[in-house]
Amino acid sequence: MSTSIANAPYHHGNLRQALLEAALMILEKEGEAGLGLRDLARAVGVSPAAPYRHFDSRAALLEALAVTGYQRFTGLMQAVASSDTLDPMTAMGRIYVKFALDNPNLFRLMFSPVLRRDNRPGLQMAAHAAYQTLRHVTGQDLASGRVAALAAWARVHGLAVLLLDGQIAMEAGEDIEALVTAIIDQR
Amino acid sequence: MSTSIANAPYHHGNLRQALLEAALMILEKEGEAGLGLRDLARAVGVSPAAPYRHFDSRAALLEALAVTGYQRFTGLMQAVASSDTLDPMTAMGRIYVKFALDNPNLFRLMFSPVLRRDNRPGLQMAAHAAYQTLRHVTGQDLASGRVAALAAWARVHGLAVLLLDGQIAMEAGEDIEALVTAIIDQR
DNA sequence: ACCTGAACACCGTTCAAGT
DNA sequence: ACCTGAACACCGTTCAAGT
Repeated sequence: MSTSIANAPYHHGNLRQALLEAALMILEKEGEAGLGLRDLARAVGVSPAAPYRHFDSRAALLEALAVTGYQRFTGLMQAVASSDTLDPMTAMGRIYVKFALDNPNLFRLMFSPVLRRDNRPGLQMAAHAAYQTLRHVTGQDLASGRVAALAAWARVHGLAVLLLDGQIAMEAGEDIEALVTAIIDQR
Repeated sequence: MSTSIANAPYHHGNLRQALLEAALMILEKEGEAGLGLRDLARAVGVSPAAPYRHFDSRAALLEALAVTGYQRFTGLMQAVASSDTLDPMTAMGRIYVKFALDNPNLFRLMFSPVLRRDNRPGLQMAAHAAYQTLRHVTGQDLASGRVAALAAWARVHGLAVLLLDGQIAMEAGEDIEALVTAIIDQR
C-alpha cells in the first residue's frame, strides 16, 4: 500500500477542509482576533500563501466558519421544530442559549460586525435560514404575532450574549440551566 | 497674545484628550477594527510613538473609550432613575436601545470580547456602576425580583444588539421607536 | 492544479535621542 | 516631561516560480 487512503494528509489532499477544521479549533481556543492566517498555515503545516488557494481573504475564511456555525444552529432548531415538544418556545430558547455557551467564539463570530460590514451573501443566506426556523417555531406558539415573537427572540438572544460576556453573575449554588429556563419561561 | 489659550493645540497641550476625541470619531466612523494607533497618531498630527506616552497599548486606549461609554450610559440611566417617570422600566429600555443605536460602535466596544479577555479593573468598575443603576431601576418596578429583572434586561439588551446587527427587519412604514416601545412593553 | 519562497506595504510596540 | 526617528518582529496579501 504505497498510497494508502489512511495516511495521505493535506499535503496533497483536501487542504480546504483541514484549514477549516484547524481554524475552528483555533477560533474556539484563541478567539477571532487570535486566528491569523499565518498561524493557521503553520498549524496545518503549509506555507503562508497556501490558504489563498482556497480562501480569497481572511474575511472569507471567517465567513466560511460563521456559515458552518449557522448551519449547525439551524439543524438544532429544526430538530426542535420537528419534535413534538409540549413547549417548543422554551425548548428552542434553551438550545439557543446552550449553543452559545457551548461555542462561545463561534457564536460571537456569527454576529460579529467584522463580517457584517461588507456584503456577504453566503453569510446572509445562512443567517436567514436559521431565523426562518426560529420564526417558524415562535410563530406556532405565539398568538400575539410579530411583537411577541421579537420580544421572545430578543430575550433569548440577550440572555445568551449577557451570559457569554459574564455579565450575569451567578448566586451561590445556582444552576445555570435552571436560571436560563426560569428566565425564558418568565411571562 | 503670543501664547493665547485659544490656539495652543495638542503639540504642547493635552495630547491625551485630543487622542481620545479623535479616537471616538474614528471608532464611530470606521469601527473598532479600523481604529489603528498609527492612523490615530496621523489624524492628530503626531508621531507613531507619541500615543504611548499616554496609553500603554492599543487595548488600553480602547478600554479608555469603553469606560467613557459606560460613564455616559450610566449618566443617562441615573437621569431616568431620578426622574419621576410613571413607568421607569419602559423609559429605561427605550434609552438603553437609543444609546445603542446612537453610538453603535461605542456600544459594541463596551461589550467587545477584545476588552473582556484580560483583567481590566477600570472597565469592570465602569460596567458595574452602569448595571447598578440598571438594577436599581428594575428593582423598583418589579415585584418578582431577580428573574424578572434579568429577563427584562436580557430582552432590552437583545433588542439593542439585534437592531444594531440589522437582524430585525422593518416592515413597510414601520416606526422603529414605536416598535421598540411595543417590544419593551410586551408582558 | 496546488503549493512554495520571497517580497510588499503595512501593523503595534520599543528605545535611544532630541527639545 | 513629552515627543521624534528609526528600528523590530510581526501581519495580510501578491506573485513569480516550482512540482
